[in-house]
Amino acid sequence: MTVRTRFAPSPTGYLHIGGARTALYCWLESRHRGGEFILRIEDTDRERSTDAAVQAILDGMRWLDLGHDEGPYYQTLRMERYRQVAEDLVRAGKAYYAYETKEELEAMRSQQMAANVKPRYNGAYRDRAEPLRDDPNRVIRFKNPTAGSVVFNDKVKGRIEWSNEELDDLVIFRSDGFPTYNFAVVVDDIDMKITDVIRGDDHVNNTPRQINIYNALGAAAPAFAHLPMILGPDGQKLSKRHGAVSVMQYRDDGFLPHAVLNYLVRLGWSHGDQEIFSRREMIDLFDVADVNVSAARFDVEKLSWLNQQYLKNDDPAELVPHFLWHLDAAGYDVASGPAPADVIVALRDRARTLKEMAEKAAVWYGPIREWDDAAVAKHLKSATAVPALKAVHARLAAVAEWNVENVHKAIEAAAAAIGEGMGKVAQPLRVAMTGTQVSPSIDHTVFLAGQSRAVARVEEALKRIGE
RNA sequence: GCUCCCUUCGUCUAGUGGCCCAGGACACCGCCCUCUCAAGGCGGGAACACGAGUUCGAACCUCGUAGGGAGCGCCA
Repeated sequence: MTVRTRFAPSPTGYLHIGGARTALYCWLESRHRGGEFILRIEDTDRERSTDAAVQAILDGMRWLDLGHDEGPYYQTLRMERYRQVAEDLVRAGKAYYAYETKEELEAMRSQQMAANVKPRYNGAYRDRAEPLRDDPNRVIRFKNPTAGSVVFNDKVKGRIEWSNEELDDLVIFRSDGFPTYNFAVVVDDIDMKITDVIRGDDHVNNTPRQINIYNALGAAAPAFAHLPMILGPDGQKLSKRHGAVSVMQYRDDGFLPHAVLNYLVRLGWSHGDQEIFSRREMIDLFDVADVNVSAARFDVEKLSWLNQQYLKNDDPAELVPHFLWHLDAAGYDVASGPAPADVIVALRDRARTLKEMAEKAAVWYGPIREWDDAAVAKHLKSATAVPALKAVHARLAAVAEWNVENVHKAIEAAAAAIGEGMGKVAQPLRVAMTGTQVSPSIDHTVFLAGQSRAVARVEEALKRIGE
């Protein structure tokens, strides 16, 4: 049987980091086992579902490059199917119509809460064989078994047993003609031949009742794997305040999609001491059964470190499109400056994100906007600054082929000419190039400026000193 | 309240009865390298929630306690 997993978000917001990890694990499990990955949009909550959210989820999946083999299916397009299955269940005596008002149910609940018992529907209509009648409160409830227990072997949590006495007759079909979540998922997962349900562990509580529905429908239950949740840095549930932001926010913040994936795959799963995983390795090594049972905190520091690992080790050419996105976002005139790939090489040891890299690249895509007074005072006003700059000016102007090596030689020669070490030339030059005393290695810093701009900036600096 | 789940360095984790007075990674600190800042190299501090039990032997098995989380909807 072909392994089929599915990611089934409800479109009530963007794709957040937790959803992204669930999607990743579903995707990996299907890829690892040579199966298929299905995307399903659970949009039966008409109040909260929006088209914009559907689009946001699709965008997030595309950015992460988690392609699906089927779908997206939309539950709202399957309404007839749910109705039909629910009515079949009533006809088979496995479900029944009930007519309580929401107020009556609410009263029942609060009474039970007050009596310190778990609130459950009392099954008033269960055996009444109430005829079908028009009523604004008419719902269909599932006849949950009253005895025995449901046992399932969760692939991450292990064996879980649930007494049927804890369960009540849940509504499977609402009075407004929409199916409820617990019913629609089961119908969908059966129809879509899902073999492995991988989802957040906030669903373990739903699993026993869903298994009962599978049984009533005469279908075999799939394998279940419930993923622990991702917590914020403070150990609290992820909220908008600290990280439950859209995965697209991570793009905006300068992270590479693969770094995010790598971070996510290691959050709750591991393969020995390995930290870096290529897509291929993830697919080959991942097994949902190896996922950890407990919740993990989200740590941007480690994500940043991983991101820099990719910045440092990936082929710069492959990073260019991502970097261009940030250069554009920063509003630079890219054509006026150095080749982005060269900038990446110069900055990849110094930036953890593409955004940071773009910020540091500003001096090569436009004029120096700000002069650091301390830098000027220390390195431009020093005794050796003027001779150093003059010496390097002549040699830079004379470079025949403008590349990092030749720039380096020119600077070395200038230092030798005035009988000083590299530092005495590099620091004033650095300030002349950037207005600051911090930048990549001096040869790259000068090279990236381009020959005419580099020479002009040395002249500008000399003028600034008053020479 | 009830039911279910969870608990190894600050964080992510390795560990499935002896290889563990617990290993790796991020972060932190120190040293080295050095044209600045990084990156890199080397080194350091830092954890088995607690208590019983089983066993020759327990981070690993059992029970209890404490702490944390989730669910208990005509939301998903």
